[in-house]
Parts: sequence; structure tokens; C-alpha cells
Amino acid sequence: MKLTKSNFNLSCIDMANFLLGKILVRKFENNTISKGRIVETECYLGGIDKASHSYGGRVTPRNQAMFMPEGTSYVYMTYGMYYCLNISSKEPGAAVLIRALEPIEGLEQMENNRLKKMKNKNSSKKFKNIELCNGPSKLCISMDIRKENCNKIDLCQNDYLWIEEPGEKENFVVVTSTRIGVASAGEEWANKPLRFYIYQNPHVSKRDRKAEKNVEFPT
DNA sequence: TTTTAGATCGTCT
DNA sequence: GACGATCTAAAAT
Repeated sequence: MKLTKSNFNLSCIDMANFLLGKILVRKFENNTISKGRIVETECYLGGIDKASHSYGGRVTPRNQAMFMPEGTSYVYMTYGMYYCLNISSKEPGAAVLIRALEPIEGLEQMENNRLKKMKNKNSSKKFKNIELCNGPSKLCISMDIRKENCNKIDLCQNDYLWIEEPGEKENFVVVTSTRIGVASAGEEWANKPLRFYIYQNPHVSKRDRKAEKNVEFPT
């Protein structure tokens, strides 16, 4: 079952937490399906957030999706060759970056998508499961998520990209830490605890040992 | 194992 | 013209 509009009616921070444990589903042109469990997210808060593309309330051709209704995909190109996937929250200009997935289904398709992008074509490289989606651009390659085919999509209404509840409820602990790769935004915003991930999940892009100290388990 | 260098181009100033 | 919400391969430790 696809998540519905009301499921996404959340502030940016609430949604970053809500999305953890949910399943991102991608149906490819050849009708095969790949699924991954969201294990790591980051908030980009919009107007006040110096690390956000929408800092200062600026609306540009690139970041329009951040100002669209909650549950809209925002896919942008970074470093000239990679893409990142975000989901807009109910707060205009604020969106959640999907940073890592735990591959659940269609792993072969994911690996094929990764191999296609390799420069060393005839290499017989094998991807470990953990390497498929443990980074914001890696998961976009594995899921073939590009600006051309997945930007500004209403995830509640689309048949090629959506989010659903996991099959069974699982318990997990959420760890908070600072965001990755935003140092140039300045200390104040680079140091805010706006990254969230599932504690001890091996598919998270980068462990933060500081954040993992003194974790208290719910009783 | 950790660190470094290079790739590559759309976007915004 | 400068710069990335990154990744990979190669080099250093």
C-alpha cells in the first residue's frame, strides 16, 4: 500500500523520523521492482538553513520541488555526475534527503544499474549488498533515480516511485547526528543534529561514533 | 585500514 | 567563473 497524502503531512523533522523504516519502492521501465528500507535521512529546513538549497527563501528552477506539496520528490544533480533524492515536507522549502537504504527486493536489478554506470565496463566487479544503497547517490544509481525521470513526482500518485509501510513492524533505535558534507555552510548549521539513522544498521552511509555513545534503549 | 586526488557539469552569482 | 547535500580508485599508513 502506497503511503497517502495525509501520511506526509508532517514537519521536516517529523518526516525525517517518520520515514525511517519505511520502504522505498521503484518500478523500472521493464516492470521489474526494487525495494529498499529507509535507514538514514537528513533534514534541510529551508529559509533559515544555510545548508539548504532553499536558504533565504530562494526559489530557483532547480529547487522548485522543495516548495511543492508534501510528498513531492526533489531530485537534483550534484558534483556534475550524481543525483540525490529528497521528499518535500509540509513546510514550504523544507525537505528530507534520503541518504541510505537497506536493499530488500530486486537486488540483482540494483547491481545491474550500478554496473552500467561503472567506467571500467569490462571489469567483473561484484557489489556487496551493503554497498548498493549506503549513500544518497549510490541509492539513486541503484534505483535509476534521475532528474529526468523522477523529479517533482507526487509519491502518493505515482506508479514508478512510491513509499509503503514495511511488511511487519520492527523495533529500532534512532540516532541523531550532524549532517554529512555541509561544512561550507558554516559551523552553526553544520553542527545541528539534523541527521537521523537506525542505530547499528550496517547499511547506513557513515557511522558517527559520538552520536552512538550513551544510546538508551527503550524498555 | 585510512587518506587523498580526480572526475565532471548544472546551477547560481 | 566557482562550487558542490558524492563516489571511486589509487596511494599512503
